[in-house]
Amino acid sequence: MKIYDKILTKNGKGEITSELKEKIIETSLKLFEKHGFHGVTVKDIVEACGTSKGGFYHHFQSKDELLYVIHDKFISYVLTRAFEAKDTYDTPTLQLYAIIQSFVKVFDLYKPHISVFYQESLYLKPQFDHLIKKKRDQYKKIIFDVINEGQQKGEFRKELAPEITGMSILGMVNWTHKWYRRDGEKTIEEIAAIFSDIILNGILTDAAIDQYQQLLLEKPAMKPNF
Amino acid sequence: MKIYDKILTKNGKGEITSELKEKIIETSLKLFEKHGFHGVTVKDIVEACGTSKGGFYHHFQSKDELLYVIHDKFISYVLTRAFEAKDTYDTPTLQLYAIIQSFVKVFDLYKPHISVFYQESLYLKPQFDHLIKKKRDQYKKIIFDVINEGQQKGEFRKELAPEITGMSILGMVNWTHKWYRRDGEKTIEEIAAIFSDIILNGILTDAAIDQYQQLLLEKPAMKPNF
DNA sequence: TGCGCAAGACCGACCGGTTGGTCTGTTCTA
DNA sequence: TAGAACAGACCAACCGGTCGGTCTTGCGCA
Repeated sequence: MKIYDKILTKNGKGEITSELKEKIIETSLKLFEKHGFHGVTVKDIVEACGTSKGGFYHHFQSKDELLYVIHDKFISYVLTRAFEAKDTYDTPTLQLYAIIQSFVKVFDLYKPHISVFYQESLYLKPQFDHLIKKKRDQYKKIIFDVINEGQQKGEFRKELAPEITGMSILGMVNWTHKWYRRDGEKTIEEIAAIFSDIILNGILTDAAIDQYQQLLLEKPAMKPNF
Repeated sequence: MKIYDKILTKNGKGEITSELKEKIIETSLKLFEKHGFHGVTVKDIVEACGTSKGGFYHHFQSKDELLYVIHDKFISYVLTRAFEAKDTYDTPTLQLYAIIQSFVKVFDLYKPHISVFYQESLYLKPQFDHLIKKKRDQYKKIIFDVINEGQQKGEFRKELAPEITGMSILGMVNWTHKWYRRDGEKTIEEIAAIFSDIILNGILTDAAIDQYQQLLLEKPAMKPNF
């Protein structure tokens, strides 16, 4: 006989939620990541949770709402960190550096969310899609703004179109969800450092590279010809 | 009364195929890109083609095989171009440059294929998945090989881990399918030029940057302090 | 040139399994 | 004891795939 978990608890954002609801989210996350939204049935989810259809539909209007909740969790987090970065630092280079650092690190924290996010966003119903799209656009805007400001202040090379540069950064980092493993060879910090290094070397002016030397990887002493 | 198209024709690779089969592929491509593999039924496809279930299953074993054909078309193309790049040029920098150029340009030619590829690869049945995975791994290997060779020859900075560098290039370029429009502000050649510039500036040694100056974007005369 | 015919191309009604979602009833908590 | 939390049998719609049949084409043969 199952003893029901009825204790109300609080999630990361201070919202009141139930243990079962959290468990459904976490369990479905793993299933979605592996088999995709349409490769997992509600039956699969409730069985993996040890609950029932009734339990599921008590907490979620529909399977689609569950997908929305998963999307929202990650995007809300990453957006908050980007706002923080803009507030904390006052030069575009430092802001961009901080954004990249937090953006990469988020893959360590929310990798399953992110995988589902990019794999299944096509299947979000319009009502939910609008909400997510808004936050995603906000995030892109922050990056574009930082790049524009950097070019105006002479820290970033003006010959690089800001929108394309922005998308190249988003692409490089976003793609991480396709290959990053927590138990892989490199830590998330090492990966973040390499990404930052490539991008900053790629888009900073010569003067700015000198100025922000400490953000870049150490250059090993160059041996003459080997 | 419908007049049947029975004329056999040849596709790009010289294979004999029928007009209906090509039409099914093209039509389903657009539908998949918009609504996803599971958002489109076989009924939707055959109605959009003006054919029937019978017509569809005469040309394809299953809906899954159709997905495979779409995947294979793009990946085969991009792989061929990468082999060509390795054969044609003899320094890692030029090889990497050529690979990036052809890799980016492919998005202009096969954007719907690529979108479906990255959106739906999770749903490929094992039998088809193995075939695709092989080609994808080959492509990654080419890029990693070029980077390793570039570091050994002193053209690429040794402090950047080759696997992470490779994935950053793949990510930056692959992400293009999420935002590129043929009627957008930048042409695919301009996008390719910017990507190449950021990456080469990001990973080449100072000596190599001087040597391969012509591959990079013109630096506008730097005004002293504005 | 015309005829007969086999085989490929295509049609579409139908089937069986699946799936998201419902509904009534039961158990737990405040 | 009210109402929230949950159980689980049930259902209607859907969807990939089948199958017997029809139409068209190309070819051997006279």
